[in-house]
Amino acid sequence: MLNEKTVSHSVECGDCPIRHRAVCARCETDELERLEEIKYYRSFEAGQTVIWSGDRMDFVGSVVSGIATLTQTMEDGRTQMVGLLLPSDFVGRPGREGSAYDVVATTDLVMCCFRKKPFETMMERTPHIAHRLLEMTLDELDAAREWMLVLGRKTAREKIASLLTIIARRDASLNLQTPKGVMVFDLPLTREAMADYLGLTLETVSRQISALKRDGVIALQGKRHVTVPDFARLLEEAGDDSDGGMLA
Amino acid sequence: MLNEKTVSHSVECGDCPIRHRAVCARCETDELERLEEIKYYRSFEAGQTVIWSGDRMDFVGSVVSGIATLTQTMEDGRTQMVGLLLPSDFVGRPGREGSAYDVVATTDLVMCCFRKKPFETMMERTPHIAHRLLEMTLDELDAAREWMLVLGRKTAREKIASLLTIIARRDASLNLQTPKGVMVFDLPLTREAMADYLGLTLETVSRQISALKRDGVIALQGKRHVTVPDFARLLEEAGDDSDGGMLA
DNA sequence: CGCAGAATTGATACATCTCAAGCTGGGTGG
DNA sequence: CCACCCAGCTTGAGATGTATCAATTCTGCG
Repeated sequence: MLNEKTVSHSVECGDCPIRHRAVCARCETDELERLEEIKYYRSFEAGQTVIWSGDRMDFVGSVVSGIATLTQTMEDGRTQMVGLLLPSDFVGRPGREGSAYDVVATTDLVMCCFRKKPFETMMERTPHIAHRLLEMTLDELDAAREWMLVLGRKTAREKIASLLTIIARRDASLNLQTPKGVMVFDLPLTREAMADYLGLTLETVSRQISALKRDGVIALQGKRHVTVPDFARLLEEAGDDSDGGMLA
Repeated sequence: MLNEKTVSHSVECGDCPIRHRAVCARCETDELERLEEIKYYRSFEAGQTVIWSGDRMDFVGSVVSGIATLTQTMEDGRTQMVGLLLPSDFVGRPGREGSAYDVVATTDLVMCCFRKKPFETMMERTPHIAHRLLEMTLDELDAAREWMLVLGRKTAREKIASLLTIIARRDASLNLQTPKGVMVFDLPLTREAMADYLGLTLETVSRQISALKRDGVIALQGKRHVTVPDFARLLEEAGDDSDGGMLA
């Protein structure tokens, strides 16, 4: 409980690693200055819960570094991940009191936060922020719908391949590269977290990863470090059409 | 059911049945007047495709009456419904050229449309519209995430019960009633459409509906007309907690 | 070293899919 | 007016993919 920190020293927005992708991406210099005044940083350690579902949530914010997950849990303990939050992703909903999901840091995590009220006020006065938030929300909705296809209609093997595809893509885009050919990245999730994401059991996840390895679709160094010798082959295994479905 | 044609001429926004829930819900009188100038109605017959995935989409709009579905299809024909569009729901994405999904009218359908360009311009000048669209998109995102839990973790029987729950709730809200006790409504979807929504086969849908009927959770008059003798019992079967999970 | 959490692997159970046959009800044409 | 037709639906029997239960085996770390 004592390992969550509010970092008081300020980082210039101009130097921020998520400056061009986060909710502030469209802001002008003067707008950034006003955001600087109300922002603050919070850090969480891997495994820590950021917010519990139903808890009052008095802030919103962006993931600066690290990874967090959104999950829903049924009374009997079945859980489903419904969001994977990577750097620049936004957490929280303006105009809502409580959190609808559990938010958990799966790696060490740094967030750039705003108290909800001042942020809402700022949003009303700053169309750049509201507009960017709408754009990001629409992107998330598309991602959620893509994921519904994975959950509803894909086989276990395709589900694993789909998840690897997504992680590989996000990793490439952080490095400003186009996903193709040989790709190398780390899995940011445990087998259990992957299972929660994919609607599988962790045993099935493990078996399918072994199968993909056996078939040469991926290679593993340790449990987490993945090499994809041929990205197109992985896409095939995921059942995606080759273009990846990204529309302007 | 012979009333679908009556909308071919212009309807005053003030008298519009979705006036208080659609993307225009927050607009002032003068803003509505400007919307009136650029709006037009389109009607579709049951079964007709409104837009194909990937097609250029030069309009956005709201469902006025009837029901439409958003679906994704894989190359081998597997399909997953990713959205169920009811009156007041918004179709299309400002700032995007093509449609990411197939949109199909499952009943006779009337839509209130705007050419995309004028709508985007209007949106920039009218925070009420942008704000309402953000709110609606966030609601849809929540619904999509709720559906991910259904797809990923619920049994076939729970999936059916969950879908019936949703339809019953919506039906009640149209009649301004609280969902509880005895409820009666019509299924707006075929067994196959229900299967596409739930990530099941139509045979499994049929079997589970029969099972729920056998167990007295529901009663059927014909194939489509449903009576729920005890809504709380249905909620139990859906695996939902009793409050229904709606947060302010 | 040895422990604990994470991951793998195996054997079996079971839910859902698949393939196949038959039913039902509303519309149509002879 | 009836017989037929056909899409939508139901039901059955068997196949199959994933879950479940249960051992091990890794791996990092105190």
